[in-house]
Amino acid sequence: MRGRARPRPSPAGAARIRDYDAGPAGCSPEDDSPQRYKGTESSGWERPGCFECACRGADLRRSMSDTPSNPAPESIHKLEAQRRANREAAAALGLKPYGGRTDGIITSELAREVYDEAANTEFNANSKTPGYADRRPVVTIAGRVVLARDNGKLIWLSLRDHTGDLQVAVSQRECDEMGFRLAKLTDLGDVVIATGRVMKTRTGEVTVWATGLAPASKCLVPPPEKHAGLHDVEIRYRQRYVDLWANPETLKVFELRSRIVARVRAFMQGRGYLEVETPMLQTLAGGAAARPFVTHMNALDIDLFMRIAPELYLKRLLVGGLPRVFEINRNFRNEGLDKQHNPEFTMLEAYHAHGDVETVMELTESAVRDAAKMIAGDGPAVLPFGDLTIDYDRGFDRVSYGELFERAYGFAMTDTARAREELKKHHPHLLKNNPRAIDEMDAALVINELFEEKGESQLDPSRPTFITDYPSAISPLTRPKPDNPALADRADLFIAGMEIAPHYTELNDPDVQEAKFREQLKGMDAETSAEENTFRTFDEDFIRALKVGMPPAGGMGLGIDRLVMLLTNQRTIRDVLLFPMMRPEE
RNA sequence: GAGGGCGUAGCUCAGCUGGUAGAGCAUCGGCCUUUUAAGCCGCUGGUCCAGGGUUCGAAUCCCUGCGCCCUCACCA
Repeated sequence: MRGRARPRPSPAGAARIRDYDAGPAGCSPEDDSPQRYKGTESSGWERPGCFECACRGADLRRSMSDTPSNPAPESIHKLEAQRRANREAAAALGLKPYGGRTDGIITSELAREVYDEAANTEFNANSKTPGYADRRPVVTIAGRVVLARDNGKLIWLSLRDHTGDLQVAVSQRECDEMGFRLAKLTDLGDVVIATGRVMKTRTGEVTVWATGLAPASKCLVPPPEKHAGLHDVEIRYRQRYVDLWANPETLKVFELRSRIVARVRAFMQGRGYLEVETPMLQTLAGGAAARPFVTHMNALDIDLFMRIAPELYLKRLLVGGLPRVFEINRNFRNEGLDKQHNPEFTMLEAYHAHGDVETVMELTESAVRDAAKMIAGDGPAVLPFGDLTIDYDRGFDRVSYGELFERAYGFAMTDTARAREELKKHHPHLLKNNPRAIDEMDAALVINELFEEKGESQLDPSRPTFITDYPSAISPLTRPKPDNPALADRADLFIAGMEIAPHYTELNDPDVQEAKFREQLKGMDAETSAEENTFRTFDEDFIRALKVGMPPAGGMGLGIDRLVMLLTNQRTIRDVLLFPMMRPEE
């Protein structure tokens, strides 16, 4: 009996732990022998409570019910039935198939690190000597069984946790009887806890030579093929819980995502920006032109919109006197799905009072470079993205909207007559309903139609580039350039052909802003459906806020999902979202 | 929205111009105390996405539907 129950928050919990600690692989920190290794707080995964508290909540309570009830046998797949039978067999031995709290578990990575060559050599030389004291370290690890080789009286298991795989040997001679019998009943995919000495096999593989093996959870579903892994992208997205353990590189991407977000957040805070949270449920969905999701609030009996951008609220904060603010959170846009778009996506928006477009361009460039450096580690911040190699160290390029236009079409964008002719040539479908449509279109929209067709593709995708000097007419929240009001103080960062971040010198004159809003609404009435117009409402409170006085400001929005795609070399947004939007099953 | 591709055992995938549905891994039974995708022997396993059609005969050809992927279009 190695453990005694420690005081627990709940009596029921204490009883369970006592039961468990009496089990074969039970472990309790109090009886640590000198060479016993416990976890250190070396990474985010090891923070207090992270690993352990997951065992303490309601889920545990639910899973602790000792005799699971089986569904109707005819509805169960044969492979699942066999696994259920193994679970019952383990329960019949007195083991708890769904385990319980276990303290002192360390990662497979750490277990590998504490391997002691000297102690192992000494053991191999002296193990037959009477009174010899084994100095090889004792560890407890937990993980999914991803490989199993049953040699009869010796069973090799590979346990996988979030840090990697580690081999466990369960021998009839040295493991306790319950542990050995459990090993015989273990299916691939089960979560087990192994305790034993860390040694090296003849072939040099670090291995935990088990003295105890305990169940932690049963995998009733046959796991993916052990070598090929899970390839079916649909199952990977729909059942991310399988993907994450069956394909370690998936977990890697999401660990990196978390580190990138944390890094960007720390960078912003380091620059003096205050992180805030503004409403996601809004009575008017403003700050961008996109179709919002509509929902309904019962208590007030009003329709609400999921936000499409936090912009108008963040600007209200500048009015209130907050000098620099940012928010990293979800936006929702009721639009299509593709490799770069998910209906909910994460955006960093930041506003800098008394700054301008240049202020926030520098901010974005530095933040992106900083994150890239973290990913690159010691080397230069040069990262692959598909076939491209992107250098984040060198200064980002700049090219004006007008120059790209000219590069693409061979004439200046000020030649609007020629632009109309060009658009008629390329887009006859625009004339289908109204032969004069293009002649009636606003000149700036004509130019922008053409620009979006071919302008961005003039860029070198491997060079992060700011496109500057957008036309004012397509930038309603942006201040026009003082020396040329037809152009706006706006710059968009493009990397690898993706729009990563727009930057603006924000409009802060309430009268100009109001006029632009009205103009925009007018334009919408002409060519958008009634349904779409329902959400293009005039935000009077925002104008009122500007009347109170907003300092001049620079603002930017950085697409976090796309940044993560770039830095982790994932070609589709779905590979950087844990649970991408999928059509419901059935 | 248009075009293309894919959907076969739990998983990864073959299956040719139409002729009894296959492999590897997993599972199941047997042997094995230093294996490395363990090995050896034996066995199982299918709504070929769904529905309809052509045909003596359909996983295969045709039509419709569903799902996923890709390209394009739409999208401040």
